[in-house]
Amino acid sequence: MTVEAKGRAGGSVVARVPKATFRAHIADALRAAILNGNIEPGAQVIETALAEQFGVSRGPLREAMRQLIDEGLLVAVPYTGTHVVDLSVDDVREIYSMRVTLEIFAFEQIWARRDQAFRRELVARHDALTACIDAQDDAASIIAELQLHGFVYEATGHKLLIRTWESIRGRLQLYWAAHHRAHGIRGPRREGHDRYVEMALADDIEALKAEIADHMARGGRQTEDFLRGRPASAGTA
Amino acid sequence: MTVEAKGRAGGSVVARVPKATFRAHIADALRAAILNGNIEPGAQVIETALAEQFGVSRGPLREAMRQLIDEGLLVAVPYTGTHVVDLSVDDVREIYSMRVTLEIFAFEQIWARRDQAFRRELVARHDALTACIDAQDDAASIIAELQLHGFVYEATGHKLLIRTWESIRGRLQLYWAAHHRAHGIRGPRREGHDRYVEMALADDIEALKAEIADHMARGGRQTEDFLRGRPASAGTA
DNA sequence: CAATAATCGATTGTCGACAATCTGCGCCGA
DNA sequence: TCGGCGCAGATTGTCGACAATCGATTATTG
Repeated sequence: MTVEAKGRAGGSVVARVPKATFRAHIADALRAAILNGNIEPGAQVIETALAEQFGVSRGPLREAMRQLIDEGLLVAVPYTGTHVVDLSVDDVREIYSMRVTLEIFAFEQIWARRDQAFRRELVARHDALTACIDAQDDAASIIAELQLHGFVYEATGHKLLIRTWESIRGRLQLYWAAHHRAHGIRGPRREGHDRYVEMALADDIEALKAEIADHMARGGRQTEDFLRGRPASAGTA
Repeated sequence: MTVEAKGRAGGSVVARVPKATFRAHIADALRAAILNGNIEPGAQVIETALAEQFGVSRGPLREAMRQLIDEGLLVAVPYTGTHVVDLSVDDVREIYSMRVTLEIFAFEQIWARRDQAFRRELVARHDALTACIDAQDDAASIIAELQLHGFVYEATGHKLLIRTWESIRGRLQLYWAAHHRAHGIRGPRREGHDRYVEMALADDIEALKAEIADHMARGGRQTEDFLRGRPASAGTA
């Protein structure tokens, strides 16, 4: 049993996880570390160091890193190094413009299904987000907002759309989290989401399109200011 | 340092000998083998066999396979096996519905740029496609059609959109190629693309939206008939 | 002193062997 | 005969060591 977990004094938050595959667990842990800011945007990620830290060999670790590269969270240069992605202003602008298109498409799909349970669930997610905002818990608010929007995509049942959202979500979360840490206060606001959900429940597709576009424009503007003038240092994938 | 991915020229005659990294070279070769039908949809892909066939160890081969899994061309089950994806009717339907949304978004981006060179290039790609169709070269027609639509995405300069298109293109090509081999005749038709390009040049966004939707609906209907009743055997990722 | 070549450390790429897991088949007992 | 059990083959998962490449630093030379 060479898979015996090594001593690992300290922490030991995770006892053992050999059940599924190391690749999956490491990918989750590494993704969390990046999104939590434990590894800063632009920082280099060294295979040997991480492998030792996780207590595994470089094989599974490399495959986990490949996955994060495909998710757009890491950028690798052969024989040279791998860095956490550092989003540029254009990258953020692209993410927001893409979200407008995808989210409107999502609502078209949802409405075509006439799924009534969707309304209840949407309200529930919105309530959860509102609670986090009122509690001024910015970190939880970011998660709640991602889950609110994520639910919209999930509700479509459109696997390809969900897959596409997931390929964007990580970068969006990375940006929000970095922005929050750098600016201190921020976190999602109430007003925008109140209108967003109101329109979503109103079946007025044109109004919702306008609201989504405005919702994104506000978020995009708010965030671009922070990034402007700070050139990306580690490629923008 | 802006990370430039390795240029992947569409042409294939330039036999870039494997001295970049095996991973990239193998990923290209394996992808080509799948799209050419040398490996059938649903067929199992065995690491050891492929590694020997390519003359490399399993390490680089596994990473190449991981990449194709992320592209949606392979489906893996831990400790059990990896198969070429076998698209279901729903999968194809999703691809086409997604293309409607993405391609309309692409034209909105292009028009916002007022790029005049775009028109000339679009016509050039359309002429190339028409030539392939008139020559009744179905295989070349499929490539030409992919390049026509691909150019639309490229012309947006929207990296995230291009990335998304590339994540779909492989599966679309896989389906088209498999469909063509199974049905013999088919290949793209002239009429649809003539109208498509005509509308694209007309600056009439509403007409183009309708045309794209109709274009996709025709393609989707044409292809669904073939797949209907044939259950996917290897997961639909 | 400047420009170029050689060298060294760091990091990733690759390999071959071993371990863990799944699947199908044969065996045994009720 | 039938159903559960275990064994063997096949396939993927993991490991540790070695080789190739890159970047920067230093030595060399005009």
